[in-house]
Amino acid sequence: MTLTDASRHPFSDHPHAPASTCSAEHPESTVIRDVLSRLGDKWSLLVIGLLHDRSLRFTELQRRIDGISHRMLTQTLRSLERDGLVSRTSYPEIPPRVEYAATPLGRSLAEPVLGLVGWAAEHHAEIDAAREAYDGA
Amino acid sequence: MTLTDASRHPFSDHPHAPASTCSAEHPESTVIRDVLSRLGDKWSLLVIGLLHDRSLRFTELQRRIDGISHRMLTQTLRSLERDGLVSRTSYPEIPPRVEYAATPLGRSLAEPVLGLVGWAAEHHAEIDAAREAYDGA
DNA sequence: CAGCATCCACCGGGATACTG
DNA sequence: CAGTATCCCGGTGGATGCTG
Repeated sequence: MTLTDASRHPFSDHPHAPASTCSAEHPESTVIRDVLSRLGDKWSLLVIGLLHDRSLRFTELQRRIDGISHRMLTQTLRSLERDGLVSRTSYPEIPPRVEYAATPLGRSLAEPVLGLVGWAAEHHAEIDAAREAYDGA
Repeated sequence: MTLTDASRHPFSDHPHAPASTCSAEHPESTVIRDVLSRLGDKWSLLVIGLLHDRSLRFTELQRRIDGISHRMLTQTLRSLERDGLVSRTSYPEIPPRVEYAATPLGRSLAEPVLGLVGWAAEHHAEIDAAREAYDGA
């Protein structure tokens, strides 16, 4: 397949690397794109982050996430719920109240995500410097 | 990892968490979106993955990445180079030869990325199950 | 308050052709 | 072989208005 090589595949020697699927057609590239298309949108990770340690109502979420539109928050929550990362509990009151919380699965996502966030925070400056250097030339 | 403390902001107690910016308006959300917009595109992580342990020429990359267009590979490489994640070395020969390699910075990205890939691989099935359950209802 | 539907602007990215 | 330029389509996501 496309990413395989005679020697060793990047991503394949990691503790978490896909175990049995390595013989498939497009092993890691598929996985990478899967996760990216699932969480790589503009808001999903943000929502996961906010719901990590407390549950929140729709409006509270909207207030906390700067710049998200009503529509996108709904959409994001739907897809997260669909994927089992977030749970939705509606209370039949008036006015309606709906609580959103991260599921265990959703919470387990936090760790790897934090790794990435940490990397970004750590190397943020280097990247910016590289950019300026590049743009200067 | 200490993600369970209910009193603290998600993402703020991580060893890698942005240090001084925690008091700012939207601390982590900015970082998350930064990293996402940088690497969240269709191909960047794939390229980083391939260049992780060896350098490759343009055409080799294209051959290994299934489905990438000539144009997008160029574009992706440019932006990775600009951000200091990939280095470009051209040899003034005929026909031209250009080698791409991951920089130390680029290589340091692999670890957190692998975490995410690992998570995806591990929980892939759960997500699919959740989806089917959701769609069924 | 929560959620759905509609309309629309924008841009990511594919196909292709041309240059050094 | 490596890179740039042009054209164009489709999806993402913002704004807004209507419902329970």
